[in-house]
Amino acid sequence: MEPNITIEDVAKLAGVSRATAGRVVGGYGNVSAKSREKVMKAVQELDYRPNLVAQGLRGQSTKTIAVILGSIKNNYCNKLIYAVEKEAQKYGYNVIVCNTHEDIAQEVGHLQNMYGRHVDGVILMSACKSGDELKEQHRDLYQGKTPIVFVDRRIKGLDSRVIQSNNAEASYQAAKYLLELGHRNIAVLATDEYSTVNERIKGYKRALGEYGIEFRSQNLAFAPHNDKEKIRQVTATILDAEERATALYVLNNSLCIGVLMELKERHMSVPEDLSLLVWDDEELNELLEITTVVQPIEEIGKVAVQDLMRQKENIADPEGEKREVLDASIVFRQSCKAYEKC
Amino acid sequence: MEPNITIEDVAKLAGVSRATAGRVVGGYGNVSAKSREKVMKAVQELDYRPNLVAQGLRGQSTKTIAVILGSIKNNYCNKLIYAVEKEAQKYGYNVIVCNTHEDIAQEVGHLQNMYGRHVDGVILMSACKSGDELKEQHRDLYQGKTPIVFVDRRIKGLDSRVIQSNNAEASYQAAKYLLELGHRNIAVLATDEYSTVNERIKGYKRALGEYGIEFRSQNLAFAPHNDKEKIRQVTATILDAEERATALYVLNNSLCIGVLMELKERHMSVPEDLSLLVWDDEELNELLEITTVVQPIEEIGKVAVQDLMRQKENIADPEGEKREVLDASIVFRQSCKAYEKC
DNA sequence: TTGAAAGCGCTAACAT
DNA sequence: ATGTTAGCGCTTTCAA
Repeated sequence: MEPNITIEDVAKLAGVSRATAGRVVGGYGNVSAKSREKVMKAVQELDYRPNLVAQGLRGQSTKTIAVILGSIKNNYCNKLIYAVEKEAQKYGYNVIVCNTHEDIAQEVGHLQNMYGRHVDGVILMSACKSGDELKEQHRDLYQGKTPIVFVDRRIKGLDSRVIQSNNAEASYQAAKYLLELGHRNIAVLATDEYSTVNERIKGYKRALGEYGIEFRSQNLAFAPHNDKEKIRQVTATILDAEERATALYVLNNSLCIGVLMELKERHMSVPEDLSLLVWDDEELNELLEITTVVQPIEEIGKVAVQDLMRQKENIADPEGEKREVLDASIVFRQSCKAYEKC
Repeated sequence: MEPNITIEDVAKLAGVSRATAGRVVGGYGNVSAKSREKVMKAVQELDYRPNLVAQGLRGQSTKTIAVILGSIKNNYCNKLIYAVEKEAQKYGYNVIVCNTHEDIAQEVGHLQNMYGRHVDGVILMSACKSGDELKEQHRDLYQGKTPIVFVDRRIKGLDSRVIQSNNAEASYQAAKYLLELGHRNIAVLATDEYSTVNERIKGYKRALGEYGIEFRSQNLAFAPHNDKEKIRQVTATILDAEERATALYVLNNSLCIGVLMELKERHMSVPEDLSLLVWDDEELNELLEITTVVQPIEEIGKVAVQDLMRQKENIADPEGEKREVLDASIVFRQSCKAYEKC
């Protein structure tokens, strides 16, 4: 196993000191044209590449960003990783991905580990449910000296920067659309209570209120995102309700497939037997022409990275608050039908 | 900005030397019970966490694995990342994800960068097309001292360890299934030519051969995986052929949605108007009851990590070759119908 | 402009 | 059992 080529080797071959070689390679300080040339040649010849670990130890930056999220397999997370990697690349950063499996203990472990790695920033889609209070002993993990950006989910008791869609407003618009179509009995299906889901529910309630309709708790059901059987059961309960809803508003795409399977088994058609409106786009939605609230996920990932860069450079960001909330939009397709009262 | 807590601080507080503190924290060497206790207490008190960058520089390992692949957003890659992260976690490793966008130049750049980071291993789903010859100047990137495992795609001119499905055999089985159903005119749709696709085509041809059917080149079409319009066009060409195929065999799931959209526009039903068989499972396939060749992706990711660990530890692996190829299986659903000759 | 040398935080060889 | 010290490869003062 041949040893690694270091700046020392380059210096030797070029006939200069380590410092001078380093200056050329690193592109800092002053070097004479002659030295520069000799060093460049040596670099070429040896195919020298700086050791980023040593740079990381010595310097201020490891050129690394951590993305910590609930489930890599989830479509939303997936697109987020894609966007983050792409944007980080532009700044010469690499991305470490950590999966919490929606478990806070694991999230805490990852955070500690990432700080041990001295990552330059953390992008966190926290597993904290909206009820969870931040434990005091963990506060510095969520609010320390390492730049951190929260994506999507807000943590109670922490007023950090959160990049997310305008959940409440977009949800209000979506619900209003259903109401305008004449629906008065709109069931809502959501995953466990995260802050985003709560905001979407708020938007839904506001729309109801505007139409003078009282919110009925039996019209709000929760299901875990990774349990298809349970999703179907919950869907079944909704469909079997005394006064069956005429529209189903699904707040998380991961629930969609379970809903569709239950509908299929019952030979129910969309939108003939039930209007359907879903959050987050997937290819499936396009194929089945499901009206969808589309979040600007890739934009969220991009902005998150940019935000970290800004925090790192300590650049003031007066526009920051404006960029915190990005607009989701509704793609109207064929899954919602006007409902005529009898 | 308070300075980081180092082993020095721990040593001081515990009233021992750095070395002793290190021994306790690192869990190596001999320490007296009394010292151990003092150090442990200091660690607790200071909430000390070792600097992994320094460990990486000093030691043999950065506890990092790189996954380099064509497209994070792709469902297959996505599951692979999931599996790799999960398995790496077990060994205390973290995962850096790099996206090549199926571009060799970027792949090369990522490899160089990852070696600069001194990752302990690389899992590579190469962007090399099956025609591409490995450039000699890049050989050491693909076959250097850092453990590397190829997933799925083989690189011409390189006899490294490749973890993949039994593409040829599973494809043979799939084609045979269609032939047994009576289909004699089976169109194949695939993405650009990667080694996996080639092997699947081989399996298809072998099945044809067994049934005494000659392969017709117009029954083999290629489409790029990320261009829905193009996929639809190519599908259209297949459907508009003089003697229209009675079955369509799609070798990559990413093409599936385009095919389905084209079928939908034509009001063609599966399997009534066309039998459909697809590689790689997605939720969509289950919902639409599409018969599918399912690859053990998560197993592939897991085995890839284990292989890296073995390479790193230099553990002989007599069973290795057996584990190189993992069995894909066919999930029979409702998308293939017996074809009766007139 | 250049070189010598310190030091980032850790581990491990060596000495006590 | 414990402490001293060198050194991983780099950047960055400080002198020359």
